[in-house]
Amino acid sequence: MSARAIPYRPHNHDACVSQALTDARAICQRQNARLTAIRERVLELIWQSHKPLGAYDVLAELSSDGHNAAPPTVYRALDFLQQHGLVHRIASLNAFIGCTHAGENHTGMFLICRVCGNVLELTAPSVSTEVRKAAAEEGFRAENTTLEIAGLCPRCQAEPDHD
Amino acid sequence: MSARAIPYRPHNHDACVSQALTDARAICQRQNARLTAIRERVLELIWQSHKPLGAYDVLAELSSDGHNAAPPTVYRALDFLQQHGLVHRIASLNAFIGCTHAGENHTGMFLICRVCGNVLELTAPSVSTEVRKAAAEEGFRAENTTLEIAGLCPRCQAEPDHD
DNA sequence: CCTGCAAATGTTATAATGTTTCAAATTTTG
DNA sequence: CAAAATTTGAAACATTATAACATTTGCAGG
Repeated sequence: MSARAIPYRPHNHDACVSQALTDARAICQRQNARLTAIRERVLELIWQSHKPLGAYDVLAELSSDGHNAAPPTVYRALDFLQQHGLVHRIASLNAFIGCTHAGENHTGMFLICRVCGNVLELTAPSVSTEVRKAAAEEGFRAENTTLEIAGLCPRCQAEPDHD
Repeated sequence: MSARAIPYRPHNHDACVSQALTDARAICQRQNARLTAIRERVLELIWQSHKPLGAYDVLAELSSDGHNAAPPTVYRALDFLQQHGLVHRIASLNAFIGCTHAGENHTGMFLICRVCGNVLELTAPSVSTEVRKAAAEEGFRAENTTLEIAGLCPRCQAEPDHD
């Protein structure tokens, strides 16, 4: 499984989603966590988009499933998925995206294209190292890093600006 | 003026605020931007707290001034201040904080203590460099970086956990 | 001075995002 | 099976942010 530049390249996304679900089931089993029907469905919905999905987007999808859920249902599922490293919250977008490094114990770094909205998750050890170093110099104990880069993805750079 | 660990050390915060306002006036003049009464007042309110202030906190302060403002007034002022590099928005907190490097053209990195709520803004060139490098490796043109570290500040590490 | 334009602010309403609370159902465990 | 714990349902509410349009203010040119 290639870990590089996934959303920028054509690929069989259904396979990609079902792989994520399979991985998720394994991870939850290992952690004695219950990937219930709702939680799995929410994870699936999030994975079906490479663009981050807002909680209320998920809610709308559930509704069109016929599942008449209220906001707390979605937020609870999202909390669970985050807790188990299956999705990430993108703070600058108030939205969620499937974790492409689930189970790997990593600090994510997100490249967010402001044009197409696609997001690529990277693991950049050199960045994490520098972040930890900078925090340590201030005597700060870093626990959780939010690192989100907005800009232009390769494809959107290539396109004419207005046409 | 020391740029290091400011909120963690005792200091004359009034002086700190009025310096920030003086700087802001100069910066706006240079940029032909109008630091109007409201904008200046909002900046002052934000500076008076080392902890990030939510838009509605600012609104409440304005109200207790007798200035009966509505949300758009505050959000507009905050947009202006951000645009001119006078405040930063902390995405993970939905809140704003005075920029301690105004006018310096920098990429901020924020150390957010989850206990006391204080925030320290750093400029860490080595981090910026690594971030740019990692983005460039993916062909991504980085425009805007959100880098927020939650954790424990030195003072709150020192304190007993429960007491 | 005044007139007309652009920028800034006021005002009302509403949208979007997220939480609290308590009850009911389900699963797990003894 | 029964008790305990976890998960889900449901309603109300809280917080954060924006849209749309009216009004005022600052300022350049006649």
